[in-house]
Amino acid sequence: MQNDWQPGSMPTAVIGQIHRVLHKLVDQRLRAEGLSASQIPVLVALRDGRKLTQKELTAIAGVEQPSMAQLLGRMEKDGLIRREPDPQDGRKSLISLTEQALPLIRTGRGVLHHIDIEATSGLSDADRVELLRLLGLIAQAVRSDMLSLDDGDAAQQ
Amino acid sequence: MQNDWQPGSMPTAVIGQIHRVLHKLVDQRLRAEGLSASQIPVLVALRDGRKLTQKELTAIAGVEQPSMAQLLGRMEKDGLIRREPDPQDGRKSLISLTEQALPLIRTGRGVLHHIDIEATSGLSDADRVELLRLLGLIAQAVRSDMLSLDDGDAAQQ
DNA sequence: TCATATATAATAGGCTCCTATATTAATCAG
DNA sequence: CTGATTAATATAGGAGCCTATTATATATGA
Repeated sequence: MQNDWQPGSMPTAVIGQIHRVLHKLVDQRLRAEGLSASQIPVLVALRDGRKLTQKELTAIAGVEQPSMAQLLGRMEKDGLIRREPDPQDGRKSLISLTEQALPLIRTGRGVLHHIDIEATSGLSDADRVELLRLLGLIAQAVRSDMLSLDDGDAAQQ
Repeated sequence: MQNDWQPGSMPTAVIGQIHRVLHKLVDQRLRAEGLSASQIPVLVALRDGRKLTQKELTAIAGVEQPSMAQLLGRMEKDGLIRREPDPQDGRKSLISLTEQALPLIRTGRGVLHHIDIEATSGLSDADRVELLRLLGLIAQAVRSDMLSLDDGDAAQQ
């Protein structure tokens, strides 16, 4: 009974499947350039010599604080970013890009943009707009689901 | 220049964002039942006393072989599955569910179905159909991108 | 002022995925 | 029948995400 297990008809399952294939493709292309997908938001956020705290980068990337701490640890080890203590507040450190990281911003954005074009090559302009609208509705519903479970911590975002 | 960094207008980026929030929500709900998201396809595939090889489960779940090996290792440790040598072929082992895992199939499917309903609560039936069509187009494009890079190994799927 | 509360970051530990490589069993060629 | 190839699984190691906890610095309040 209940043999109607068809993940192909569940939008959330399909999104997960596409995400995995997409992520694999993105990682392959970025790895060839010495980058990884999670680094791109950090590189972009720190463009033009910007100095941000870990907390700010955490919010931008939309991950939890320890995830960002680990990512920054790897990026520092790879010589992509630098941390300096904030003279105003001893708890913070200000994060900025190294010279080495500068050319990678364009590269990374280019790869992502290119893959986005490829992935949506079968869609018309109207299709793209419609897709973004539908995904937006789902994002909204899921976010409100999450908030109703949280202890108010995320309610500030 | 090129300050038009708007991940919100890139379908692939939006899919990634939704996936992460969705995955977090699914994991929270499943963890309360002693389950995790990656286990569901395995539980469902092994329903009704089915015995499958690791390779078959790998294809069903759509992950790489070492990922499935690790998952099965954890599930075996947790007493959810059992491995027995295939008498026909010494390389294979046949995997099946334990008694303990049986009631979890319904639970897991229920959680996923419930979240899918919640996530798409803002969509009309027509919206859902349209969303699946658009996601299908993307899946197709991405898959063909992947295949053109592979060494023919995945061409059999 | 001093104790408590809050904010930021680091650490510990686990899951899920990946690539690359090793192991073992079966098959196939000569 | 034996050596080479193929097939199934296991192992090693790393990225990236999470929750939970700890360490440290700042702010707050009696």
